[in-house]
Parts: sequence; structure tokens; C-alpha cells
Amino acid sequence: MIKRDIQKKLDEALRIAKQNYSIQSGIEIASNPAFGDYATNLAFLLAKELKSSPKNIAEKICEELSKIPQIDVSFKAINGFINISLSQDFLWEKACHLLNNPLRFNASQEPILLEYVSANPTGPLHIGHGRWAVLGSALANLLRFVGMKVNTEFYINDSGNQIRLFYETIQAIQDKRPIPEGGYHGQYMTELAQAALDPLESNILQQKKILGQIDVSFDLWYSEKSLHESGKAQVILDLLKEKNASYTEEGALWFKSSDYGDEKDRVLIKADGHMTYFLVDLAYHYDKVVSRGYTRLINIWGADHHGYVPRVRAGLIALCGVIYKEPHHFKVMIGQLVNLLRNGEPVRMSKRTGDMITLEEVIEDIGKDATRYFLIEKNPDSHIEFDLELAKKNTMENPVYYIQYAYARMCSILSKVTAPASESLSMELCPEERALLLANIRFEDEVWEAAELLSPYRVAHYAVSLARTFHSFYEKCSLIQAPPDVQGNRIVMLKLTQKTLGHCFDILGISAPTKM
RNA sequence: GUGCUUGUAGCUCAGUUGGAUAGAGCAACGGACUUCUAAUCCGUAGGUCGCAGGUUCGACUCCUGCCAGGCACACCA
Repeated sequence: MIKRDIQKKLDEALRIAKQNYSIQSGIEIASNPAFGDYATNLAFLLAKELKSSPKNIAEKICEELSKIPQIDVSFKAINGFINISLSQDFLWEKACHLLNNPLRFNASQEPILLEYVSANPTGPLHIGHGRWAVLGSALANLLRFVGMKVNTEFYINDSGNQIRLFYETIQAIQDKRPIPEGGYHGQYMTELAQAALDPLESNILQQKKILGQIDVSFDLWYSEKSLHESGKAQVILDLLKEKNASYTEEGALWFKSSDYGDEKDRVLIKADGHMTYFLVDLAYHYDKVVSRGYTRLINIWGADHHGYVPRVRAGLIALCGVIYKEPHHFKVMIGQLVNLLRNGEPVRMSKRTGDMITLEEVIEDIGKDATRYFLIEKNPDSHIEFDLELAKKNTMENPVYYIQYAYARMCSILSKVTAPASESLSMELCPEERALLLANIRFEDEVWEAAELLSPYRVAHYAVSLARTFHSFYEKCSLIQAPPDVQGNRIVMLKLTQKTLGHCFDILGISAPTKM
């Protein structure tokens, strides 16, 4: 990774210049290309210790560094920052290496379980589910891309009150009786009541199909009912009793979750003798950790469930140990809801179900790529507005086409040239060429940081930025009309950019068109 | 009422453990197609970072209070 490489160069230069400091500084991308390619705030961090201004310190360090024979990078002090510029040869060498070798990351191999969507099987998926689905699948792609071990799972809530009501509703429709109190309304229920299959099965199949349309799939669909049948829920009761973490009150059995960070205690067995959803969910999480050995759990839940997080965490701490207090071991990503708009106006009603517009309708309307892109693009913490008309536009308002067009352009050019690629650099790089190489070289850091922060949206932003850099390069640097040696070098640049952008598409789960 | 979350340009959003003049895109305005795809590029303009204090060499970033929107506060799932 380039930042690490630069850090090494800096450390090496400091050592040669006999400027050893204990303070660890960071390497960041220079805020302005005029300053350099990268920068470090080392001088700011040293200011207190050396009792001098960052400006003076940076200048002094750079003066020392300028005395040593240079090692691929050069240093320049401006405003207290030490700016770092990569030599052309170093940049080129790195680019060729990236083109010819697969990326390697030193990722932890601890097993990760990513659970997402887990929508109730009693109704259609809506756009919010779509957001969590796309986020989860892109996150899985991202973590796997950097070499982490991830399994994905959909927890099917196929048991309990809701399911009972669901079947009662189906029965009522079949018997042409009114829908029971608290039952399910909507056109889709009538369709399910007429289906040949079991209505619940039928609805789950439908969910699988729709998620499949946007390339969202799971390693395992885990049934809640199976936890009842296997007696795994009962095991939890025994364990909590052993740990003296449960008690009986007012006819119900309670978990002392308030001892483990929850705001109050929670019911495990209701006074009517039924298990709560919460108890079974604890069994599910216990199963993930203890039976199946996952030490890192990531769940993606809708914002309407965020209040549920502390009690599950409490359960994990009680049952599996205090490490689950740490977000690294148990992380719940809260996806905010989505407002659907059409030409700036809110759309709520669905033609088919008479309810909220469904995910299926959105996908039909705007297609897989746009659905995925618009739902991944934004930080999941933000409440987003999703404009259906905007997502369909083939204009600059739609970044999906912008990045895909860049890719198609590269493919088109490469299909036209016959000259071989040349890795021996024969020219002085112009600013556009340099910017393109730098953008490619940044990818490793970007994707790694995105993985660490569980933020696939960063990859989407990076892709747009790389596409922009490429489009500028395209305007300025013709390939076909260039002299043969320059052409050979530019082919390397194009192939590398094509490869990098291709990685982005793979992670985002968006198609990479060779022509548009 | 309590908790979580959001508030940055007209709009949609970035802003990396606190660092350089707060950045992009769209929309607006002005330019560039006999050209490897103009689904593109180049330029101009646009800001009291919700408000008020505090912490320090330095705050969009951290702390406190307030304002506004969203969500949640079940022996439902």
C-alpha cells in the first residue's frame, strides 16, 4: 500500500539524516496537488516537544532531508507540512507492478459473519430492505476483496406471533372472512392465498428472487423455527440460569440485561409460557459464536430496530464473554430509512400492493445498476432521498453512467490499438498522466480504509473520482495519434485504470460495460 | 420525557486518529464536437459548516447547552 511505502521512505530518509523521532505521524494525500502528492503532519506533532513552530521544524527537517541522495521521493516544507512528491520512476514502477500483480492485503483471517436484510417473511420487500441488502452485499464483496473471511446470512423470522397472524389472515381470505385484528392487509396477501405453495414458503422464494435480481445472495438462510425445534433456545435458558442472570417475576422469566449494559431487564419467557423473539434471537447469536465459531459479528438492521441493540449485546456479553462489548466483535450497522421521490415529489403508494412502493417495483423501474449504485453511494447513517426519475436519467445527474462510460471508453480505445504495451517509460509525464497514475495507486489504500471502516460507499466515491481523472486524461492525451513509444506507455495507463475501475465495479456489484 | 441519529453551497452529498485557502457532482452562467464515443472536457459564480459557549498553537471534527428533522422506547417481531 502506497501510504505505507511512503511512510517507509520517510522513516528511511529521517534515519539517514539522523533525525529520529519517537512520534508516529500519518501520511495523507496532499490537499492541493500544487503542494505535492502526499503530506505528513510530523512537524505539528513535534512542535510541543521541540518547543518550536511547525513551520520551522518542517523547514529544518526538509533541509536535512535534501542533503541525502534521494530515494524515490522528495520533500518540501510548506505551512508546517512536509509535502512528499513521488519521483516519476517510482510512480511508474508502482503502476506497472499493480498492472502485473494481484493485490495483496494483510487482512486478519478471523471468521466474520455478516447478517443482513433478515426481513419478515410476511410481506414484500421495500426500498429500505433494498438499501440494507445492497449495503450488505457490497460490504461482503469489499471485505472479501481485501482477503477477509466472510459468510453472509439471512435470518428468517418464520415463527412466533407474526407468523400465526399471517396464516390466520391467509385462512380468512381463503374462507372469505374478514381479515383478523392485527392481520395483514394488501393485495399481495390475496395472491399468496391463491398460491399453490405454502404461502410463507412462497413469500420467501419471492424475496430470494427479488434480491437475486440485484445480485444479493446469502451463504445461508437461517430459520428461526429451527432454533425452537433443535432445542437451542432452551439451552440459553439453562446457561443464563447457571450464570445467575435470570429470575422469575410476575409469572414471566427475565434476563438481567441491565447487569450487562442494557437500560432495563428483558423478558425471556412470557407469562403465557411462550418464548419471546428476543430469547430465540439470543440463541441465534449464541449459535453463531459458540456452535459455529464466528468471533466477529456484523449485523445490518433498519433504523427502526436500533433500540434493540443493547439487549442483544447484553446477551452476547453474558453468554459469550466480555469481548462482545467491543464493536469489533459485535457491530450493528444501522441503516437509515429511504424516502422515495419521483421528480422531487414523495411517492408512497404502490400500485400493486396499495401500500408502500416495493423494492421489486423500483428494480423494474430503474434496473439493477442504478438501484445498487444509488443505495450504496451514501453513508448508511444518512437519511436518503431516492428519486426514481433521476436514477433513470442518462445524464450527468446520474453518476452510474459517468463511471460506466469511462470504462466503456477505455475498452473502446484498447480495442482499436494494435501496438503492444510498453513498460519502459520513454517520456516526461504530463499532469494528466501523472494524476491518472496517482489515482490508480491510491486504490489500495482507499479500498483497505473502506474495508476497515465498513464503508463501501467510499468505493463508490473513489470510482467517480477515478472516472473523472480518466475523462480529463482522455481529453488531453490521445492514444491513437501518439508516437509509438508514448502509445505503448499510455496503453499501460489505460489497462491499469481499466483494471482498477473493474475492481470497483466488482465490489459495488455494478456491471462493467465494454460499450455504451 | 429518555435514548440513538442527522443538520456543510439553490439541490444531493464528501470531509480520513483535530491541521494548509471547508471540497465534489448536479443545477446556473461562459466556452470546447471535420477529433480514440460530447453519456465528455475546460472555466466562472456560489458557504455565518443549525445556534451559543468551552477545550488549544489550531475545531466542520472533541466537550456542554439549545434549536430543527427522522427513528425507537412491549410479556410485538
